[in-house]
Amino acid sequence: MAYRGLSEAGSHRLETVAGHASSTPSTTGSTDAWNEIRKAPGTRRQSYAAHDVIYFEGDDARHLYEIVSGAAMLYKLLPDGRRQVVEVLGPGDLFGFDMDDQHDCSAETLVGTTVLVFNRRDIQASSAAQSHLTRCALQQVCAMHDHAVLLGRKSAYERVASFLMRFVPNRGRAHCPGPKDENNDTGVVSLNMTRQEMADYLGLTIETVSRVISDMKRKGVIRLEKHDRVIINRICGLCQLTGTHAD
Amino acid sequence: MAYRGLSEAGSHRLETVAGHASSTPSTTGSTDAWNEIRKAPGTRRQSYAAHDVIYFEGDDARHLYEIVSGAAMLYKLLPDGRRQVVEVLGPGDLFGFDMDDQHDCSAETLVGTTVLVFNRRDIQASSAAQSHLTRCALQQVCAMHDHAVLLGRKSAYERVASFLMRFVPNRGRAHCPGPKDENNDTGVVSLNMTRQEMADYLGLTIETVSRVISDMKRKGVIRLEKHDRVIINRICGLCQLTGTHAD
DNA sequence: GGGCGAAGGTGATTTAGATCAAAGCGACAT
DNA sequence: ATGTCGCTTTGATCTAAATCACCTTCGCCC
Repeated sequence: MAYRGLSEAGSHRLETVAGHASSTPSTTGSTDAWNEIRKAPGTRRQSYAAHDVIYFEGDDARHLYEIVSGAAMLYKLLPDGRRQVVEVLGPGDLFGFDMDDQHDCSAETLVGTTVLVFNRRDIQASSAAQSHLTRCALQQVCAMHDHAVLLGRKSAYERVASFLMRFVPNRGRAHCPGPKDENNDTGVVSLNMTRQEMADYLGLTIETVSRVISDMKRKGVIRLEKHDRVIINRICGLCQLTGTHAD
Repeated sequence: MAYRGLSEAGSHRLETVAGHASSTPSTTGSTDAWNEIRKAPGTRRQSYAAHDVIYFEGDDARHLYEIVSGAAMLYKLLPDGRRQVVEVLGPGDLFGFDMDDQHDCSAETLVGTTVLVFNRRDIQASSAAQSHLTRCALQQVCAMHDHAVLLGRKSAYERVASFLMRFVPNRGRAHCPGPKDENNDTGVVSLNMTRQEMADYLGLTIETVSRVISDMKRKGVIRLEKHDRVIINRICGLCQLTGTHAD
């Protein structure tokens, strides 16, 4: 099912890390109350193929979604066709909980994806569920703050580096423990996104993304396997390129 | 107190609009339960001068703030000094409710400002207060989505136009009623921000902001009064420059 | 009221990234 | 195998906005 989702052990004995490690891992460790909601009679499970649209901006917002497996993105379009991907979501992430009765973004899968579909009324009924939702919303606000810094102030190189680091669990964020093994600070990341999707997320063009990736390859920062599997040769080295850390 | 806050009636019989009209007006119409929290024993009122820091990124997040009057901004700094203003807040807006126990942004007043300071525990105790907080968080997520589009995909001209429209109440957003009077579609906006603050919010430089404003003046889109009071000659005309609407 | 310092404006030049234009390359169907 | 289609890479050129440099304006205090 998750046909591009999981990384099997790499052939070079790399420490393999999950593609689309949720950037909001604590969400995944959900409460008992949330588990109740998962089992509510109105809740159903649904699967989508890669690049399916789940809903469009402006659609009535009756449901709320949780990713079980796979990955999705939220994006907005300008009338002349410019697109901005505003969020990239992985397992455990919630989406579709917009303020108004209309979705403020379109939602599309990146790969084959299974979601849980909740009724809004079920969520509103349970205050425990509400508080889970609040936690998710607050996390997304923080994530959006970081992304605003990326979009407003970072160079193309820093954007791509930050993007790659996003999928390396437990590294690059606050309280980063550093490499477990000083001599093998590698990792594998499955992007699950086309260059166009990456570009639209990072506020760049497809060509710039491609050039930066080629340059990182040339400089020995990363290696590539099948266009969307990136092998990071030295995670700490990549992290230094994100612009978020003092040199 | 609000020494740059309110606009008195303009000398030219313009329809005067509030500077820093909250972009999230429904928040202001708060519930009874929220009014209870406002009166809770732990809640206190505090005033700041213009450009005072309320807290720094990384500070312990013990409190939650609501703007009574004035305006504030949240921003993040990169180690080399680049700054991104991630939110601009007006009366009724809540801030300081970050996920973790540390603030993820710094908060600074733009003008003389009075805030209510809540204890986090008081909020957590009341589920009605929680739900007010959730509403605010969801609104901020939507606002951040729009801002991501601005930062990732809009031109300098579109950014400044969008920024100005942000402070025109009831116009430019969904269900815009159009001008009340076809022949007088003007408005006045008090920016309450320096060019540097605007630039850091819009992901531009001070010079670019200045040039765009001069150009809008030259083209007759706006007039200026005292650098931070902008008279919009035709609101609809300005709105067309934001890039969000089909021509 | 004049002088000082901060904020704002404007011109000249540079540059990072966009745009335009061709190749590669891979996956799938015939 | 062979052709085709969509995605990616790479090169050449252009341009919007950044950078650098300097001047103007405003507010304020002695």
